[in-house]
Amino acid sequence: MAAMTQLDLSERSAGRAAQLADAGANHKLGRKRDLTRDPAILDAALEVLAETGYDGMTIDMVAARAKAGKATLYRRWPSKAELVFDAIACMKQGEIDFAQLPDTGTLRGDLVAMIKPPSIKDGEKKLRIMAGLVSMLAKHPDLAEAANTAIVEPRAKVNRLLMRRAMERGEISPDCDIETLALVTPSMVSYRVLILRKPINREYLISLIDSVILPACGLAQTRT
Amino acid sequence: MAAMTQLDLSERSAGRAAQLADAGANHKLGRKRDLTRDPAILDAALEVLAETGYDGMTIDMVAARAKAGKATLYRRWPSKAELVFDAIACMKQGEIDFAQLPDTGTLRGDLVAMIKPPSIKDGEKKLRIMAGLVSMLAKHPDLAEAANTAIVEPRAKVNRLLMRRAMERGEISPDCDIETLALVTPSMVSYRVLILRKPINREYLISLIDSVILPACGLAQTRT
DNA sequence: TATATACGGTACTGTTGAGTTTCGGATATA
DNA sequence: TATATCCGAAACTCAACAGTACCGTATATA
Repeated sequence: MAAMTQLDLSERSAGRAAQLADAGANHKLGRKRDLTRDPAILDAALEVLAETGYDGMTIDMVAARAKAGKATLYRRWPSKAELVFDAIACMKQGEIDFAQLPDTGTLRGDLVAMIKPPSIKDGEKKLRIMAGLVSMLAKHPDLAEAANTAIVEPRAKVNRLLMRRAMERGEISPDCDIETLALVTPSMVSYRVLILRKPINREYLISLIDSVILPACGLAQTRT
Repeated sequence: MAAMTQLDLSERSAGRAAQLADAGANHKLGRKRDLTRDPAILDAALEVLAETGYDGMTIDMVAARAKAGKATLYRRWPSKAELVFDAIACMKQGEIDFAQLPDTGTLRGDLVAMIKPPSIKDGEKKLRIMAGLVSMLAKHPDLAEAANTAIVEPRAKVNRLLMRRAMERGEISPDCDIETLALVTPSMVSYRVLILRKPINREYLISLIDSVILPACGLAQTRT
């Protein structure tokens, strides 16, 4: 096979994510596969990915981080590319619980209530992971889609929901372009972290809400 | 020397950008260095960078693209890392001429007048270059600063200037957060190109102006 | 025209890292 | 307890690529 410096998922196998469903079916003799190693390895892959990026990441680094043998990784994934793909696809950390979103009665209250230190920290880690993948997204739509689903879409979804609710109760005009406005914060936060290399903190997020989002929704700035 | 998969600019030399000033001083015998090769090589480096990213880019690719020998590149730059750094630092393509910015009398008119197909195309190429560098910016502040100066800051500067002018003539409120608002378009365009992998066109840019920027400045949406 | 030197091209070296193989030890099943 | 097999570790192969060395040619200067 030719050079594979970059990811090649053109003929991907089922993927670990899909295989998580079928548990047993292996009734021979001897020892079963240790299923507890999978998440440890995938977590290690995400950590290394965040620290070094895809190209800087080596299989040995991931194996060492997970205290696993390199052969163990290759017994489970056919290549580095597939390992990374599954690591992204299986990323469930920091998932937002849509059942208990804030409901303060005002859009500003809801948006501000979404700002929590653990959420910020989780977001920054996800963006560092994304930074290591950006250069590959162009050539691998599969990966781009998985990264979107796991990293960026959840945040946008929350904003869309909170804004739609504000629109339904008449707080903001029905002319507001929710689709676009829901991406303002994710976009500007990504830009700030990935390109400007500046930190994300509560002050910055609040300034985005008060200087951009709310005014764009036709709400006057009501700072405390 | 140890591994250098990634850029190491800890003890960079003067850099080609700084050397552009002194022309002659070489009065020996024989042939002088062919100065016309430099821009060709740097342009080739930018092209390859945009297509493959830093790690995917090889010196042979750049040499072939510039129709130059590999040795010629190493006669001018001590390493791949320095070549890339200078390619970014010397990037002057698509520089905005601040002397003749649009002045239509309204902020919307000025912002819309900035939308031109060549400008869009140039912006997308610059962002593709940026995509290939993102994973390195974290570890190399020098490069991050050069990339900012060459790629993102010029756009933000124009927006700041147009908005400041609108503020001075009383079109928008003095409370507007120009620093933040000037980054809305660059951020959202970057996000759309780098992460969402969607194209930039006139419609999208106008929707950003009408749905986000102008409302956030307190101006009612006045679509045609 | 004569000469020194920069050029493009190619062959080389050394290192890095993906993926494979091997092996002794651990462990769940029988 | 016996055994099949999965584990971690380490040694291995092989290809790619950064960087170097060298060669015949082109060309600007003297």
